[in-house]
Amino acid sequence: MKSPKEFNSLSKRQKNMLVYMEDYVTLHGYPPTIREIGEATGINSTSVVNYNLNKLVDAGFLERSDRVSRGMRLIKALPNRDKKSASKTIQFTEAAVRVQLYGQIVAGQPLPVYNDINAQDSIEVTPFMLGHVDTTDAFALRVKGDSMIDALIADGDIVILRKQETANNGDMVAVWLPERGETTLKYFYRDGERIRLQPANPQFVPIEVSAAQCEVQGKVLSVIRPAR
Amino acid sequence: MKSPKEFNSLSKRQKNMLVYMEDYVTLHGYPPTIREIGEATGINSTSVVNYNLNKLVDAGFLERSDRVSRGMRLIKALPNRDKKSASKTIQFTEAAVRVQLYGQIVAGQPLPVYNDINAQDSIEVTPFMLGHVDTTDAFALRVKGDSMIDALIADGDIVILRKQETANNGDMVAVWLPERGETTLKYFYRDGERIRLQPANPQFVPIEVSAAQCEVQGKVLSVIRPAR
DNA sequence: ATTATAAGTGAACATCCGTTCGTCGTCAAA
DNA sequence: TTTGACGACGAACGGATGTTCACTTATAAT
Repeated sequence: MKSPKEFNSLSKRQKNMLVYMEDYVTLHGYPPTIREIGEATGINSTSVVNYNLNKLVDAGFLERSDRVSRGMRLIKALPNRDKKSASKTIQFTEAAVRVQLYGQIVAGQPLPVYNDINAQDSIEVTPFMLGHVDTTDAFALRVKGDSMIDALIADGDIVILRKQETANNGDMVAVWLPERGETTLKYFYRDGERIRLQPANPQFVPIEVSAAQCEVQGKVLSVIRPAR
Repeated sequence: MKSPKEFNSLSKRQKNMLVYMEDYVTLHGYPPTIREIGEATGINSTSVVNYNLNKLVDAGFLERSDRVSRGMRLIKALPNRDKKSASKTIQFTEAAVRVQLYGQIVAGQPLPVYNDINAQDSIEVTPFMLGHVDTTDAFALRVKGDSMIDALIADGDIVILRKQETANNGDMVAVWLPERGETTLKYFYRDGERIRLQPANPQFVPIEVSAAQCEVQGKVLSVIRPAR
């Protein structure tokens, strides 16, 4: 990321691209493709559009998602444009979900099971934080201690999980490692019979275990670090 | 059969799809793909997603563009969902708060100020996450990149802040460090004229700066790592 | 029970679309 | 003149993505 620039310091092409993108999003509700941008601004090559899009990222006007169709969004207002109809924010008023807050997650033992807790503690969350999946078996745990720090989870954080015993690649899961006698939160990647458990913090090294030595206890839906 | 319907007459899947789409757009700035919708809502076949998307078009909630990736947009706000919606969902005991979601935090520049961003996105949070303080000037930022990793904050996390220029000992604050030309999130401790900025991750060392070289931009109320 | 309709599945397909690479022209600095 | 940075071109590649179809399952009406 380089230094942000002013709109006027951009090339004519780049200005046109920005304006076109803003109009396109307003009109369609989703961003244009590289080829559409090129067509609209008189650029014959997709790579040139790509090149200038990256320039706009450097200039601080744009954010892109790698290898994602239409994966871009404007992050800075353009000057001198009346966007009267721009903010068509559609607000869903969602119902809250009350999630049971079970005890603590500690490194030295598996997750608690459902019925062994009578703690009536619960917190309210929005469906946004549950990933919009079926939430009937979601629950929450408060993290005690710094043992999850390699998962970027601190003491006092609240982890919202869904009980399940399998996982897909890329899921963050709570796993019980019988060999080590500890519970941990890691990203899950299966490679045949080996399972790689990748910490969220890239400064830590992954753990590799056999499938038999890796009991998935739940999938992490989200993490909350509450106001203190 | 193409008559507009009420939100509650939709199937559970279709409701989940709608809500997922809205949050996805809020988070990414562009709509999801058919496959992403399926993954998020537990639908194994793209054709079923396609099928239900067309149902949502018939019901008047959605517009689609033929053969266009991510070619969809929400065109109808949802009425309040009432409490007879089954499952565990309940009404908020306190009012939900809709917090503006401004652009992004980047290490290389100060927090954006209110009026230089066209903020049209917002997320719903519970008062629990705002620390039950006055929420009129709370706002949210999406974290881009791993530059906040020493604050235990990852790429994609959402930070909820309150605009303020002072801080008390122990607060987590967003500070602009003019000497370094970067914004960072740290715990704030004042020691006379020196200010110690302590990372949330104890493995990182604190920064010490003079009060003049430390511009507090806001206090961090909470951090959300949304479901992905 | 039978039938009709809606909903879901899994696979195949064609195309869309972002990425990459070698090449070229321009312009300013050395 | 040479060099290098910048902008641009066009083609090719491969993965992403919407569409379609034959088939199955679930639900409800007759």
